[in-house]
Amino acid sequence: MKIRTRFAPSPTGFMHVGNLRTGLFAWLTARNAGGEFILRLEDTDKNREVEGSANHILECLDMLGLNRDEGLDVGGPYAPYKQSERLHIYRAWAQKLIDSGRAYADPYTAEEVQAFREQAQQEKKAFLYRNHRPENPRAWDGTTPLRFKADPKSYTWHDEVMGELHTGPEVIDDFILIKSDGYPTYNFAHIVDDAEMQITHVIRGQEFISSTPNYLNLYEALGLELPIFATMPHIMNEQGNKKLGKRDGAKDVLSYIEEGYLPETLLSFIATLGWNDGTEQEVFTRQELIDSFSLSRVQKSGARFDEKRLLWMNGQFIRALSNDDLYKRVASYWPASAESADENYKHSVLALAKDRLKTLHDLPTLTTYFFEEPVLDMDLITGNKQLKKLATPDIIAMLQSAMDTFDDLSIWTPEAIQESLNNLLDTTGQKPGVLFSLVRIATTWSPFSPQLNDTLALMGKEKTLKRLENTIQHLSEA
RNA sequence: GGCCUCAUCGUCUAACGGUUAGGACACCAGGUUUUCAUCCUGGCAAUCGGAGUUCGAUUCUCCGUGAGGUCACCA
Repeated sequence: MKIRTRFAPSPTGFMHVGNLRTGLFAWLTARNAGGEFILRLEDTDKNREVEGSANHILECLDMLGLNRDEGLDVGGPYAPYKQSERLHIYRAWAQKLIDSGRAYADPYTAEEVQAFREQAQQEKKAFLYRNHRPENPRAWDGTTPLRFKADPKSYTWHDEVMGELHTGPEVIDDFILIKSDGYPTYNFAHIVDDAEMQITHVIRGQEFISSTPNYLNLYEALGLELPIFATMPHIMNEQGNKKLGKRDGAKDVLSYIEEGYLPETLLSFIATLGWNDGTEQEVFTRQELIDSFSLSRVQKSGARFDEKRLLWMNGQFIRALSNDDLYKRVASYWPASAESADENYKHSVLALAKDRLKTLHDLPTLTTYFFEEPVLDMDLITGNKQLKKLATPDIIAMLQSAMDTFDDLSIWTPEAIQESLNNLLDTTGQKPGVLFSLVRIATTWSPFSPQLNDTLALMGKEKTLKRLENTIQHLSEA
């Protein structure tokens, strides 16, 4: 049988890495097995719905290349893939339960149910609605909630990740199938849809473990075959004391892209948060993930989201890109002053900056002095442990001899510059740490830069001399 | 509070019941004749506690402890 997995988010705001990972693992499960991946929108809570979230979800999936075989945007044989357009289907399945005596109209007001709940809380017991199940409920007219008439019993079931799971009858309750607004609850709708859409693997977060026995009870009442369950561990916040959620700092997945993380970094990082292939491989391409993924190697325990590791991994992916590819990706990250710069020049600048980039967002701080005149910052000299001991006249003399040497150069290549820099060491008797640092600062005014000869070569002779002169002038006036 | 789940370096993790408990991030030190970074080398660092089973337990069992989840007309 062909494996069919689904990702079924609700349009209630942005996607964070926790949501996305569940989708990623479902996608990988399907792709690894040559199966099908379906996207279904669970929009049954009109109060929590946030305008634009469905498009945001699609954008995130597209960004990471999680393509759909069927679903919201691509259609398919089980359309519609949006729950709010499937109300008649849930109605029909609900009718089966009513007919078989397994669903009934909830006779209580919300306040009355709340009172029961508080009573249970006072008695320090878990709330069970079925303790208040009405003897002779009236016929359901659609204006009150429709409840499942549960058949409490013990369950043992298998989970691809967690192994054998057990619960007693005390966790089974009469949950709501259809709300008084006519929309089904998740608890009901997802089971109907998974069955109708022939989903073979139900992959979702750990928060659903405790409601699974209720679902098992409903599958039985509906006479449905069980899918394979796979429970994903939570991604925890940086402190490790809570599942990652929007409330405590979980960020929009797209904001990582805006900050200059590559989609392939996100893919690899999120996949290896709670999964590994058993080898010592740390970084995976999309295809490698597809080839090696397996639910059986998903971790049982939650994992913290470690931004340091994400940053490191992004550097790995950036360095693995070709220069041309990287050039295309940084298009919107250049400093403003680079806008009118020559394409070839920008290519060269990028090639020098490549090893230093951790995120694409770092590009301006690494390259601005290639495009505009830097602001002199004497703290760079006075705060430099090699240079702070030098007297100003000595600094000026050194810069002057650098200027003279460079001025004599007829060819301006990294090799020629290096040679003249080496000569300069001899004639001035300075150590490289002093001389090179000084020249580097006087020409870039940046706390760090690529190798000096490469930097000067790219910057050009004219600009190099001009900046040295500016510095000398500034120091003379001070 | 009831129920469920989980537990290896600070973090992500590896280890047919037999390993000097391995790798990676982070951190520290050294190297790549300037800085920052890259790259390379080295270092620091862990089986939650207690019983039991076994010749032998990170691994199996039980009891603690800690952590997370859940107990919605949310998903």
